[in-house]
Amino acid sequence: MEIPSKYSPAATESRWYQYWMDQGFFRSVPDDREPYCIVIPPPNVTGVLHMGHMLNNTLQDVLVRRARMQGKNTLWLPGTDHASIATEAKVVARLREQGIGKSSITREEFLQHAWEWKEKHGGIILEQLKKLGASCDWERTRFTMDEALYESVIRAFVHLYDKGLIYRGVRMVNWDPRALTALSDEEVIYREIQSKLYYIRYPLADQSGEGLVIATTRPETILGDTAVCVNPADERFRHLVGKKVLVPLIDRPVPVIEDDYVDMEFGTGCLKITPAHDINDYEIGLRHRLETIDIFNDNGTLNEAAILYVGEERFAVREKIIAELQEKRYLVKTEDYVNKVGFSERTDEVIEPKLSLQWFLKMKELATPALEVVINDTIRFHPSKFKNTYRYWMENVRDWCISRQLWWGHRIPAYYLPGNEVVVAVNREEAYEKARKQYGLPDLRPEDLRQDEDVLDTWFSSWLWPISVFDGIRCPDNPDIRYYYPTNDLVTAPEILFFWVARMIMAGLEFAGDIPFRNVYLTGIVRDKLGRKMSKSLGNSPEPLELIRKYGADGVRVGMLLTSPAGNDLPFDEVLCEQGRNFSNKIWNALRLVRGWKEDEGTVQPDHCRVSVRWFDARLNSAIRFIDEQFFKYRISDALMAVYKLIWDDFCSWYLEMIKPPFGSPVDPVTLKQTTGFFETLMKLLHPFMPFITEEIWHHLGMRDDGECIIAAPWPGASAFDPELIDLFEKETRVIIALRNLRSDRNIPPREPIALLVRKNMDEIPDHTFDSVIIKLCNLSGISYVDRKPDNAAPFVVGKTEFFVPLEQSLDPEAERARLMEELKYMSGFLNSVMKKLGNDRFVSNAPAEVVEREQKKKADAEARIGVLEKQIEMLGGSFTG
RNA sequence: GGGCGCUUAGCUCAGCCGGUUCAGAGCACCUGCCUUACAAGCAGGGGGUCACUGGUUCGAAUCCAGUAGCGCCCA
Repeated sequence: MEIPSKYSPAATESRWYQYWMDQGFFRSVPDDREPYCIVIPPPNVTGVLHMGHMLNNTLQDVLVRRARMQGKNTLWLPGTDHASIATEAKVVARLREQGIGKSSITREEFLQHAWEWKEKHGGIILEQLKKLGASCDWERTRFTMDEALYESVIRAFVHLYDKGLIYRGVRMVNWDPRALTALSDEEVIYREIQSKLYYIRYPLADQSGEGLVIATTRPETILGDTAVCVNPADERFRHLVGKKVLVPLIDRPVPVIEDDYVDMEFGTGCLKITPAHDINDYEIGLRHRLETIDIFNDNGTLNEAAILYVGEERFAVREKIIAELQEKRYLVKTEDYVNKVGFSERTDEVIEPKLSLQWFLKMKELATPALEVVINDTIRFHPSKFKNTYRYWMENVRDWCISRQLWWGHRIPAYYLPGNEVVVAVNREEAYEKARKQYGLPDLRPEDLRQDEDVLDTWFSSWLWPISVFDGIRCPDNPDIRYYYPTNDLVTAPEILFFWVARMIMAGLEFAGDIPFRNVYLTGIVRDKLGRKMSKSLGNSPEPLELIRKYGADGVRVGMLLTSPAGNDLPFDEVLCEQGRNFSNKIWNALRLVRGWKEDEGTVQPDHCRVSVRWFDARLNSAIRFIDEQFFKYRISDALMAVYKLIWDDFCSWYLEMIKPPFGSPVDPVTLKQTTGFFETLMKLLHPFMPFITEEIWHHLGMRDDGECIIAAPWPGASAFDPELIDLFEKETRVIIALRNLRSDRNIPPREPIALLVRKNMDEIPDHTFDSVIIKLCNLSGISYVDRKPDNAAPFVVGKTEFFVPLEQSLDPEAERARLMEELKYMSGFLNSVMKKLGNDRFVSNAPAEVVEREQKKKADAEARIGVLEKQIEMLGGSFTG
């Protein structure tokens, strides 16, 4: 069969993916085997594949594929979350295009549109993951609003409410005036903004003409001011405390109060207090029992309470009010100022701190056990440095605002009675029963109950994900949850350590009575060359599917993994994928070589092949042991690098060259069989990283039964090996490299055979193990052992052994001498440093015996080598003093 | 402002419960090669005062303290 010289991934990849699917390799149902399970961090149902997903899902696939090969019953469970804000925004925009306003349709109608959208466009990302090779059990795909998962969320809410952990209260929340919803703290992104600090004069109410000057970045909020505050230690304003000042333009008299919060150095030392629109002001307001005046409508326009500019938008008002303040001489001065402003993660709108009635979950009680299991390593973080961050957050956890003013999501199961009393129950019927009993209202009708309009934060469903995907909330004893839970590994980004990982741990302990996973692998963030996070909005991200088309999924996977140790950001560069693609091609060509050999049943295995096989077998087993260790430590990129070097360097550059028959000559059956076996093992080791090409090559390497695939082949186990053989060959490579250099220096063509003479040393028994290999690789006419230096031969030294290569042409003694002098100089320096240590009494008496011994060995070796070098220099007719 | 972490070759990173010829890997770079598996390649090679200062020690990239710069989280 003719195999093309360039590997082309496109056709191969889609063919194998389909085959794996058809054969049901990704499918998992509980059985007697040990389970291995990962639940996917559910991407946004509106999402499309980005580089972060590529990294994250490649890692998961690597773990899953290895576990599958280890014979575990492996389940990688895929799915998406409903992303209430993002999806609702998308659906609203779509309706607007059709001329439909959200307010003009009912909740039910809206939800129908949303579901239609979801069915049609949602979950594109899951299809894209297939291109990457993700070996998910697609039959188990879940969505956070599937019936079972929806009901689980509702039950979780009722459970926590009944336990007293959920309450409703007025709090300062992050309000998104465009999405018209509250956001959690985690959904607010703070950015530094070049803004202005306005100095505004507030006159005293007593008409004295005196006053004070405050500094603010938000002059429009003065309309909601209910105090001016100074630091109690501030002498400058002592005489004003207790008096009243007038808020400019509206002449509202407000008190001058004192509070430690005020920074005397900042601005003028006087702070205006707007309790309804700033979290710190709100707290000061509580301490001083100030009036709270909310001047904003939900959409960011001013309401009647503002008195002025009613109905106008907040930023337009800012411009106008500045002009008016200036005109009326309240504005003292304006300064440039950089401050941090919160933006909505979803809509990018400036967040308005706003007082609002919301549902909250008390976190302290849930956080305590969730912290404990991480601190005591029941759940391990990789890398462990994230334990610190996690601890800090869990020890300072704040209550979680779980309500969102949206329609798309899990509707809060709270029902209000006509008198505004509230009951919480899984459905209207139960709420009705509860209400009747609790409030003794025999005449109450079910339709008198009014369900809360709001839905729950998306994370309030995601935190149940590892349980709810198995329906473990509703049916805690079902076979799936019993078999797969706790899951094994979770792969996610540190950005969501708190609002997802931490909460899953809480939910796991609370609802399933056990941790949700044993290991958390935290990836880095994929950045561009300038260090910016890759994002659609910045336009600095390559199109993932385009990359796959260019380099193959295997190439891209390797590119993503090579330089991304756990927890480290990955500065993405396409050359990484190129490296992956090149690696594919390298393997492909190794296949072409091996498959191109003619087998001759009649040949016996030559000595150099027998030795080479022995050596590679040892090398392979040593590498397998190392690779397993890397996996154990979740050092995935190190594991990949080890396989990469094993294949490229040890197998291709050394082993294949060692056993390769001369062009046109056949290979003996034993060597071919052993080599094919090695190749298969290497492909198995590589399969988790490069699933497609390894499957392809596996099938080229031998006849396979129907359905026999590398994806299900057993993971290679390390057998015993002789480390001394590896060390010995390591030494021989130095001889080989010296010979290659010698040829290169003297322009001796590779085809021209040369002889190698080894000078016997008294204390050394020559080892002939690799002689035949060296003869083969260096095209030697032979290796012979001599007692003294031959004439006209180029010398070199490896270790303590002298080598000579007889030459036709005469050699340049000066050049040889210079080279040897260089080595001698280095060795003398080395010996010197060893002698210094050994000459130090305190070292000899304090250091452990074995360390001293090691130094003594170094000394002996160095002295021997120096002796050899000096001898050679002497023979060249020089002195080694110069 | 508070907390956590980082700084090792041009780039990305290992090494860090002191002691292997301890200064490593991949990529990039340089030199020579189209040697019939592979130029998406082969062979060879150069490159770092381990951020800085001080301390502990017989011995420090590794432990301690301080300084500078960077990053993340929280306020």
